Amino acid sequence: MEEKKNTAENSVEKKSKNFIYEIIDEDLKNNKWGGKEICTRFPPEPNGYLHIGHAKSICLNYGIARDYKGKFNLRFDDTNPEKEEQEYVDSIIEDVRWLGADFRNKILYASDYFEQMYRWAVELIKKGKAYVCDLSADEIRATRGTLTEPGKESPYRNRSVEENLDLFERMRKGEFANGTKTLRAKIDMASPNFNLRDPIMYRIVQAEHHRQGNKWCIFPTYDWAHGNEDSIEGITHSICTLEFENHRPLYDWFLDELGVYHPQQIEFARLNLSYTVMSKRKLLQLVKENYVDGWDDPRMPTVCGYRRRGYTPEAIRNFAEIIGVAKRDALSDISLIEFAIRDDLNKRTQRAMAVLKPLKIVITNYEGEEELEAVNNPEDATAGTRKVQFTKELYIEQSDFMENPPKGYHRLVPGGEVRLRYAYIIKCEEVIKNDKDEVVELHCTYDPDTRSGTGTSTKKVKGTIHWVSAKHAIDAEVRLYDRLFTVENPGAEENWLEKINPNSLEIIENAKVEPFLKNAKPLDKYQFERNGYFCVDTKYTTNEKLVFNRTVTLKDSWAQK
RNA sequence: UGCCGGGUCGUCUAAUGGCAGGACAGCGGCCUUUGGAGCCGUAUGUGGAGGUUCGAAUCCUCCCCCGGCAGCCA
Repeated sequence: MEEKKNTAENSVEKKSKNFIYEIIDEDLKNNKWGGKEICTRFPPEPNGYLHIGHAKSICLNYGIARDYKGKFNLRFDDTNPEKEEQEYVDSIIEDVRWLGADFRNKILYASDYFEQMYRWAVELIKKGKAYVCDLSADEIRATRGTLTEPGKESPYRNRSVEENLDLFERMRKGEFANGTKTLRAKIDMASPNFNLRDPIMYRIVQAEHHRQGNKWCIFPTYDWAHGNEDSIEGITHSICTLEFENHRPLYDWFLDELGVYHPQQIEFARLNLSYTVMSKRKLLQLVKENYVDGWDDPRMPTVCGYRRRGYTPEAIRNFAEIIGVAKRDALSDISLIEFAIRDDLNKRTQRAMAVLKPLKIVITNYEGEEELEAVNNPEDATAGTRKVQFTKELYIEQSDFMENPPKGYHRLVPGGEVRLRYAYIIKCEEVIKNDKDEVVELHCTYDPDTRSGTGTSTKKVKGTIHWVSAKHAIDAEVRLYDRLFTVENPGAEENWLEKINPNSLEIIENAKVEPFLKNAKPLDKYQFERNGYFCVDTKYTTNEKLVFNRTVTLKDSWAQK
């Protein structure tokens, strides 16, 4: 089999390279990997659903493999049976695939390497570099030292190799209770880096593993397992987030002591997005305590939440490009991802007219019915046109009429004129109110010379509003979303749950939409003109009821004033 | 307090001793049958103090600020 060579000539062309690409270019130039292909990986623990921060990591890792014509692995870091579940494995696979990261349909598991890691642990014991420790969790904590003081050596630190071998084997056999023994690396209890103060390699956990069942009762810790996993898979660049920076010396120590293939770990700053939280623990709490409607609630920053909300993989990938990759802590503004989805949806979505909060109008001088032509997508000529039915009785948006408008209001006012999109210019002749003084209906007249596209009138009006025919429109439920939290960085708040936005979801039960939308399928995306981008909901849409989620509003330079 | 890492427009991110640039957000204008989109224009930034240099965001010194680390989580 021919080996794929990776050399400096393979250095990728990119407008602006992040520091990781710079490192890889340099590695290639120096032939650091001896021609081996670049290999990256995404190593999630299956203990929750993926969020947009994971998406950033996936785009980074997969992007590198793609750009350098290397390999990208999807590997589950399933070393803690107490927190991991098959449900999470399944959702993660679906999300990674949806994002478009190609893992060649090979799903890897750290748990498949347990036997190899066990043998390596035995090797370290034989070298006198690891020992079985009988200290309890509390005792280990108490002897670890503090930021300014060294730790104390375990009384079990100098057991003989034979005794350690025997004890470790019996740990594996299940002879000892949870927490009664650990295998520790023998490094340096006085190291200023806590990770080197005789870190734990194995702990006893009598729990069923989602894939291994009860085969194992000792499980490798992250510190021991992670570098080994990368080594086994021949990863060249082990990219992870900043909090693992202090672990790198340990990861290096293990691999060097073992004398095995040694990947390079590079750390980057995790994504933080304004007005939301990103920690798995917090997201889990929002779900478990029903603050949201599941992991895929459209307000959640999860990948499945964005999907249900109407985001596209393209937009998420582009967002990852926009925010870039660096080492400084950052809080990216929500407007960055909103730009990405608007930019994508603007080019691809079919337009439709939908009246969210209907106000009935009667065109008193119009009789009969006609079909008018509407453009499906002004950004895409190939999208063609469609017919919309025009009749005497229409619905317009309540907000498109004001009795006492502020300065600069371009829409309908008493005695004023406005254009109905793709139809005629109308004039408001009479305002009908109920006994509570609320506007319930408008009587208007239309100007027959002003039909869209005829050019028979030179009349100009400032505003154009959308509408639907009362007789033809169909009902739909529309869900409007706002940011989940009221503060920019809720994760930094002590009582972050109190910062949940009470108005993050508004349900409109009876919006009126164009009849062609009756065939819309879950996840179909539209622009409702002047209202924003909407997507058919996957959870509440039934044969009888259409439910639309608002993905994002249109930019609105009037609403801001 | 010990160790590690980091500070560039409001936000994100470039500039690797040689004009501080881009994107988003903002503002102004043009255009427009979506107050959308598009187009044009515009303001705003190198944490501080010294030093090296013809020249410093970049190199050196000191200071300040922010983040991470004392799980048998990852």
